[in-house]
Amino acid sequence: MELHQLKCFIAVIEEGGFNRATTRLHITQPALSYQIKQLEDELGASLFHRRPRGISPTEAGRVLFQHAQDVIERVRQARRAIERLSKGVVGEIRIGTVNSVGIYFLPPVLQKIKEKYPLARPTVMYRRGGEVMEALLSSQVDVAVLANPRPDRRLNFETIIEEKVSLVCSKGHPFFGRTSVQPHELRGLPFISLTQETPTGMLVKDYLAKLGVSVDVVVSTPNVDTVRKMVEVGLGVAFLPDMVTSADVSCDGKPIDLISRVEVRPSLTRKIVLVTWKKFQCGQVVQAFLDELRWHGGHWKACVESRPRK
Amino acid sequence: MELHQLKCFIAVIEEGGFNRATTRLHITQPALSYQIKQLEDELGASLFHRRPRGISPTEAGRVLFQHAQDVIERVRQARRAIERLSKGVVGEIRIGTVNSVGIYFLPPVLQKIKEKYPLARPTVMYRRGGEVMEALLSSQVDVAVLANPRPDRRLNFETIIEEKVSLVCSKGHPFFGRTSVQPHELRGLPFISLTQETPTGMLVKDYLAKLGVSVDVVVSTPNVDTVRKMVEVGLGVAFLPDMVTSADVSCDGKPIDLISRVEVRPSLTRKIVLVTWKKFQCGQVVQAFLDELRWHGGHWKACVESRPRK
DNA sequence: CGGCGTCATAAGTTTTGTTTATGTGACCTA
DNA sequence: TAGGTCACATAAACAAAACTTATGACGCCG
Repeated sequence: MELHQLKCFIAVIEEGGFNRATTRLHITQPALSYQIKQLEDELGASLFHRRPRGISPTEAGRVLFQHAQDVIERVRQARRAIERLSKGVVGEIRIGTVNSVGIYFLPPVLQKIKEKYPLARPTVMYRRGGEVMEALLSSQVDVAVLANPRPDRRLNFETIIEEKVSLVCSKGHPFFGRTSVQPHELRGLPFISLTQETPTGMLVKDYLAKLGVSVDVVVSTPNVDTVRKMVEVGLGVAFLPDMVTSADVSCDGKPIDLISRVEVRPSLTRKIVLVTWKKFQCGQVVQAFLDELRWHGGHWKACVESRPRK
Repeated sequence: MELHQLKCFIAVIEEGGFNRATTRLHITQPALSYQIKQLEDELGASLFHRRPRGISPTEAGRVLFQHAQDVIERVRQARRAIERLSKGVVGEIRIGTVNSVGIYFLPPVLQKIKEKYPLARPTVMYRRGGEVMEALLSSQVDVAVLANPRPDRRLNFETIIEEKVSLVCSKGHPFFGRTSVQPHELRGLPFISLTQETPTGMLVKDYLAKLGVSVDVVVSTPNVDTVRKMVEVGLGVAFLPDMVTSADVSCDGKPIDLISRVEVRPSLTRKIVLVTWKKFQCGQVVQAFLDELRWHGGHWKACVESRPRK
């Protein structure tokens, strides 16, 4: 059974005869007879009573007619769905990212996209960096936005933001108010750290190791907001991406101007990187998302620095 | 877009690659590539990301996958529906008939069919004889059961029953108790007649005309039950098919042993005829109905005579 | 009875689909 | 970094459809 056969069949019924159907189908009558015969042979039932004054459908014909119309309609719907995709009116955007980026950077980007493409359907997968990479490689997501991702020959890396990871302390801390501290001053201090599974946690650990500074890790958590809170209450100092300490409010809604950034030399930075497959082909909507992502990335630094923290 | 292309497409997705799909489809890989390319070209969108380690569907591919599965499933359902038809488990029986036959003869036949084929779906169209013929000729019904139908070269006529149309009178009528009356005794009598549109009404009219008897028509109605009732209350005599006066109860549930048949010579008969198209091909269920019809027809006379009315 | 309308059949042609053989590009291993 | 492998693309020859033209069968209708 083939779709063009069903179309032939429908035409014969709707036009009420083989000869009349040929004009609609733009084929000759023997061709049509042949196709209908194919159908009948395959189904093992005749579909039409051949009567002197034209045809009339048998019961099998009537039953098939219902189903055939339905099938053709579904095909039409499939066509339309794909057409709407390529026209960019709808589109899924499957994003993989890590917590900090997902919380502090992505939301405004998605908001912009939603304004421009109301029918866009972004889905965000929050995982640890490695898992997001896996998801990208197995095509569970289309794009990944990661911090300091591990290189991979198959993938394309495009740095969106290069931001500082700064030392932060609470208002009551001895460092408070100082413009900078020396690395050796950190030695042995109570320290709040991101777990090493997070790229930034690892980054900070390597950084301290390279400086030859060992600190007293009093809290270790995978969640940046937890780190921030611990610092707020004065449990220790920490390194946090500027992103986290630049937002007006944290993700739980409380203002976060209770902590202060202090400069340490040499400074520590991390890169927010857009990762896609090499030769990544995508629809209009995803493309628009990428553009939006780049634009926001370019304006990020300015945005952060226009809201300096004491 | 063709069904075999959709099947190819589904296989590629489900098997996770072109090469793997070939084993399921029993075609070679270039053939498969070709078919997928056809689809992609027609839809104007690529359906797969071709990646070094196999493929993954694009968004268009994912969308099409949903729809394609649905389409294939509908086709499968169509196949099954037609299969059930030819296996005789289901089947529509479109019957056209006139009132008297429909009321007094058809019900037990349909009951038997329903017992043997619980999923049979008989639909009965009650019309005047000519209209039923029209319906048969335009294939709105499959079979017609008519009284004395007009011949037609295109159709096949098979007499099922040949029954008497007897003179009937009420219990209080002078004819009551007599075994027979002479035609001339009817002259001028109050008479209930079926309208001439009904085959039996026409039959009776011609019969009386041939006998040279003119009666006093006090009621004319297309409904046999109305005639019966009028006779019951003694408004006049009438000719009614034995069928009508042999049932234990009339269609309104009341017993009808309030009237009596009286013999008139020459006797008047009508034929209940099964009408179908010449070379009528039908499914098992309709065939069973026809057999049942013939069987009941053959046993009708015996049935009627085993319940004689005084 | 002959002309007409409608579908079926036959034979030849064109289009489509398939196979075999080979190419391309990226990964993997040494 | 050369060579093998995997997975899909491409090319050309071939096979199988679908289509067209021409003709036939059958019943209607004047």
